Formats: sequence, C-alpha cells, structure tokens
Amino acid sequence: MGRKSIADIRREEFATAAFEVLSVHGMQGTTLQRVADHTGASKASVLHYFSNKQTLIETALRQANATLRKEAVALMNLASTPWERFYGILEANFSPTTFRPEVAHGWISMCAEVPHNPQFQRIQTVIYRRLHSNLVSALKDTGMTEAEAEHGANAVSLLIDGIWLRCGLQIGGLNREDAAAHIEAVVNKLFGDLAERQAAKAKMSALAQALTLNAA
Amino acid sequence: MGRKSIADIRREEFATAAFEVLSVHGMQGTTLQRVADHTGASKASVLHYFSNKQTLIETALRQANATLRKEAVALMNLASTPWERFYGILEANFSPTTFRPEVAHGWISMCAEVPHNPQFQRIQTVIYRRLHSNLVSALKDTGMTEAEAEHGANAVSLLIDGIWLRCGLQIGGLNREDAAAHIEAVVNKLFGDLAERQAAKAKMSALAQALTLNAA
DNA sequence: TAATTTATTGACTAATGGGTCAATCTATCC
DNA sequence: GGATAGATTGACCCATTAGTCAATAAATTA
Repeated sequence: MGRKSIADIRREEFATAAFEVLSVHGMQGTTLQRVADHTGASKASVLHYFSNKQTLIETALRQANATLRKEAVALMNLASTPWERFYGILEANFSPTTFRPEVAHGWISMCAEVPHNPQFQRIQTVIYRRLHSNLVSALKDTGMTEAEAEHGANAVSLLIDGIWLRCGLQIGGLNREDAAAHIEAVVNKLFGDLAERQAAKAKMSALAQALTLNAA
Repeated sequence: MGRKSIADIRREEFATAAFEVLSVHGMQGTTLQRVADHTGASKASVLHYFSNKQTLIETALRQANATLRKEAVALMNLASTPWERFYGILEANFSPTTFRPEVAHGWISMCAEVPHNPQFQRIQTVIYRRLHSNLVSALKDTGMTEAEAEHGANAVSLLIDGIWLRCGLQIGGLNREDAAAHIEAVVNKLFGDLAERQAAKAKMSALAQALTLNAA
C-alpha cells in the first residue's frame, strides 16, 4: 500500500477545510480565499494542490463521505444479526459527529448543485445507492420478501433524507434524539413491535455511543 | 380591493421569470442578466422594479409558494371529510403542475440558502408550519388523539420532504405516480387499511386531476 | 399641445473571485 | 556545499455581476 506523501496530507487538510467552510458558508460563500484563510495558507497554495475550485470541493465531499462510511462500516462489523445491521445503518446516519446542522447544510448545498454538476450527481448517486442496498439487504435477511424489503428501505431512506433536510434548515429545533424517535415511531408501525428488534436497537445504540466516545 | 397597477403586473412578470431561472440555473446561476433576458427586458429594467436581487428572488419564492397554496386551497374547499382533507393536502403536494424536477430544484436551492438568509428562513418556516398544522388538523378530525395526529403528521411531512428532495435530484427517476405510491404504502402501514380512506384518496385524486385539466 | 410622470435602457463603476506566473524559500539528495 | 525538486506566496489578469446614473422614449394628464 502506498504511504501518504506530504502532498497527500496537505491535500487532505485543504479538503477538510473546504468541507468545513462549505458547511458554514454554503456553496457561494466557499471561496478559495476563505478556504485558504481557514488553514492559514494562501489562496495560491490551495491552487497548487487542486487545479481548480471544482476538484477541491469534489474532493472535500468525497472525503467527508468517506468519513461517514468508515463510521458506518465500523458499526456494521459489530452487528451480528440482520436487525442489528439495520440499526447500525440508522445509528451511523445519526451519529453525533455527523448529524449536525452545519454538516447537513453542507450536504444540502451539494444537493442544490447536483443538477449543474455531473460529478456531484455521481457522488450523490453513490451515497444513495449504498444506503438503499444496505437497507434492503438487512431487511431481506430478517425474513421479508424482496418487495417488502424494497418498500421498507424506500420508506426509511426517504425519512432519513427528510430528517437531514430538516436538520440543515434547523426547523423545529430537532436534535438527534428527536430524529431517532421520529424514525423509530414509523419503523414500529412499518415492521411491527418485535422484541428482537428492540434488543437490536438497544445494542447498536450502545455500540454507537461507545464508538463516538472512543473517537473523542 | 386595490386593483393591479401596470407596475404590479410587471413585478409579477419579473418574479415568475426569476423563479423559472432559479429552477433551471440554481441560485448562483440566477443573475439579473439572465432574468432580464428571460423576459426580453434589460437588466436595468429589472432593477427599476426591484431595488436589489435579494428582494427579487424573495418575491419570486413568495409568489411561487402562493401559487402552490392557491392550488391547495382549491382542493381543500372540495373536501368534505377529514380523510378527504388529508388527501387533498397530499394531492396538492404532488400536483403535476408543481411536482417537477425543476421546481423541486428551485426549492432545494432556496433551502441551501436558508442558513444565510433570514427572509428565506421565514418563508421556509411558513411553508413548513402550514403543512404541519393542516396535516395535524385533518388527522385529528379522523378521530386520532393529539399525539397520534402529531406523529402521523411528522411522518408524512418528512416523507414529503424526502420525496421532493429526491425529485430535485432526479434520483431513481421517480415520477408522480411512484412518489404517490411510496407515500401511500407508508400511510397504509401507519393508519391501517380503511375502506373510508381508500374512497377519500380516490375522490381527491380525481378532483385534483380535474382541476389541473381545467387549468390547462 | 405642453408638461410631467413613468418606463426603459446603454454605459459605467466597483467589487469580487477564479486562476496564472514568476520569484522566493525550504528540504532533500548527491 | 551545491543542485534539484517541491512548497509557498504576492502580484497580476480577466471575467463576471450587482448596482448606479443620466439620457431617451412613451404615456398620461392638464
């Protein structure tokens, strides 16, 4: 495996800075100058590592998404039953480190650009597909039919999208607990009130908390 | 009632043009020049009616929302039972005239700006509150408890948001029928499979279609 | 018809922001 | 130590765009 060169590290720094700036200032407000200031470097230095603003932001989004994915994978590896995998997905989507208004705002900013930017479109598609197939796979393994699993996955992913949107808009001041409760209420209606599911939820919730505490 | 002056009509023209440009080109791409071109007028003329770009776009969004609202009110006036009101709300949110990728993109563009623009924040809040209170009111009148109605309204409004987002992103190529089906599947699980509800759905769906045919 | 208001526009300004470039500065390698 | 490669940056350049302004055209009114 190739080790990280100095240049790679620098690129990462600028990319993370870019995502933070994007989250706070939106797409219009994300200027090369601001990103540079945010790292203490100069605008020209940023452009030394990224040929243009486009690729910088693209890299920033991919990197941010990779972070999310790593967290999700870590959780999934600890899941041993289908329902635990299901709740692993949910917990990852509402992890305290990522489920924050600024981060949500960053993603919404990307969404607004999707129709004008094929690269963003691709990123968005990848994210969506992964979520969907993970959900379907987990639900199917609980014993549902393909169709049931599809319906369930659709419903849950739509809810997640809706909640992230609302989080970014800071409507009704919803926090992580509220978000999880909203979803759980629907999930209960959708899939019935199984004791096995409750246990899986409790386990993955605890694991997620342990992981974030560990990371901090 | 004050009649519309020539100036008012002109303002409306520019505002509708602005929303159309916004829907196609996003917030960044919505320049005064483009809006002017889209109406055949000059940039300076636009600024003659709107002191700045800010108020132009704000007016455009309010106007677009007012159009939606009128459609919703027309449907609601034809509803006579709580479930009919409920489906009136749904139908209005998926009306063929408004539930289009470009329009959805326009709204997402606004959402992305909400954190930087108190006016947009206000518009967004108004829209959300109206939807929520309409849903709660209809559901409560079907005999649910306050809490049940709240939960139901939350679930449905989150789904609607998620679907609009997905529509704007043109993910999975979902069309109106798919969107309605997604929602209906969840609604069936949430509220049970009542014959009365089915009838209400059929009626409001037919009325909505009649209204849009009439408008065309 | 003359006067006054209103509409429209081309030309201009100022600021912003992406991107280039040549000059330095630093570190590594022979 | 000297050379070479990469890092960093200030100074530019150019395109874009919001907003101004004064001049002209059109319409309304007295």
